[in-house]
Amino acid sequence: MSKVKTRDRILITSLALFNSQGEPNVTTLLISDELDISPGNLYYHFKSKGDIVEELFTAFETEMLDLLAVPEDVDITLDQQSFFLHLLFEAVARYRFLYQDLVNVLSRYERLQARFRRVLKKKTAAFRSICESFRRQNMMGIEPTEMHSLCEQLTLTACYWSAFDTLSHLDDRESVDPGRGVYQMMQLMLPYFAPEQQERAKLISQDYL
Amino acid sequence: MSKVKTRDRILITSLALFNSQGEPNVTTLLISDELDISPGNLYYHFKSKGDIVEELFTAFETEMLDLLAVPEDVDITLDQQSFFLHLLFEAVARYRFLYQDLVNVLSRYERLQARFRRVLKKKTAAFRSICESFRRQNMMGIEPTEMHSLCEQLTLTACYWSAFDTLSHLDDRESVDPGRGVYQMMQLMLPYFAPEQQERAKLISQDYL
DNA sequence: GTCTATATTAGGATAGAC
DNA sequence: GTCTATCCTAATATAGAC
Repeated sequence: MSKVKTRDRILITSLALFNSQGEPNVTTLLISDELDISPGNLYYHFKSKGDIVEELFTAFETEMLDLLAVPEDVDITLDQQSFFLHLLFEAVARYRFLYQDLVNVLSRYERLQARFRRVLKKKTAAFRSICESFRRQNMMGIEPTEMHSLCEQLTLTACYWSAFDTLSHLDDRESVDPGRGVYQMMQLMLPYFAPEQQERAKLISQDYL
Repeated sequence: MSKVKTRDRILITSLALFNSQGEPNVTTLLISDELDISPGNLYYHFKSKGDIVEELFTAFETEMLDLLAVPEDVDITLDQQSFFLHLLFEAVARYRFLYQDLVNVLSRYERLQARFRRVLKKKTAAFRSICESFRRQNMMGIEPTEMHSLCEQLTLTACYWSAFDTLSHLDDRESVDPGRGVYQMMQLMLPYFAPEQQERAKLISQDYL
């Protein structure tokens, strides 16, 4: 018999269902069904479906802000950067239900809007820190306006890559491979690297294909 | 008194509401309310809400496929290309409700999935044609793998830019400025242009800011 | 073509027994 | 903590009069 508390099982199963079916398509009945508990029981643990969503969001937020706390004045290596991207894409994939129907979800759970945007800002800021670091190390030659545009592009891609990728095979929505995403992110930065770094970066990005 | 047929008014109003509120949040009652007609009347013209969505999708599809029919073996100029991007972003903006909750919408109207993916493929193909043309004219130096990656990136950006942009100001969902999107697309291609074209492209992209 | 009224259903949520 | 039964509401859709 499982030692995991029902409350946690609800969270885990909800997350899995949200990710695979899309949050709007998952009813409280489906969740309780999947867990073989009664709908009443579910509502004993959470007073609404929105509460489940919010709690999952909080977990997402915590993970993200933790991951995105990129130190400002540290020299970042290419390897550290690709590892960071890897972790980032994994985290996004784990909570991809948020991204898949972002506008919808945020419009129904209004309290999440500001919080999500905060995460987004941190994301862009993290990319900027990384690029700045590369520039300080003369690994990257890039104008301020280009950098702004690049960081926005990186943020956009970090958000939507997996959803976009899923579109190509909407049939099996269970698995998401973060690799292609990391590769794509590296490709975005590639043109701005100095020649030697560019070669290194190319090699690293190959590993993610 | 308006000469426009009720059926068309329903389509126009639905599109506007879908875009501003998100398709899932728009009920048939809201649509008929907005038009000052009865819900029964709405159902006289369309046998379901899904039918409205499908008909709007068909219009979107027609516009898109028409726009994306980029000739393969023609020399494309930078100006033509930016104009193309402009039209593309306008078309996407006009039907942005599709993109805002893509996964959700496609999962509820399954018949649209294949059709949407077809449009997506055409989009990528169009970008490839353009890049190929630039390469033939020696305006662009780019490896096949880079080009593949770039075209995917362009497709992703064309899809999600406006949704992403909206996130920054979720308050007023009425207006969407296609300019920033075109600019961002140009920035993506910029690094691959030959020096002279790069300068030209920079100037052109400035106009879109 | 348009209306009013109503049926149908589904999803979120509560009450009260065990 | 868990269950069963039930309520409430909102949304889709239909019927039938005008």
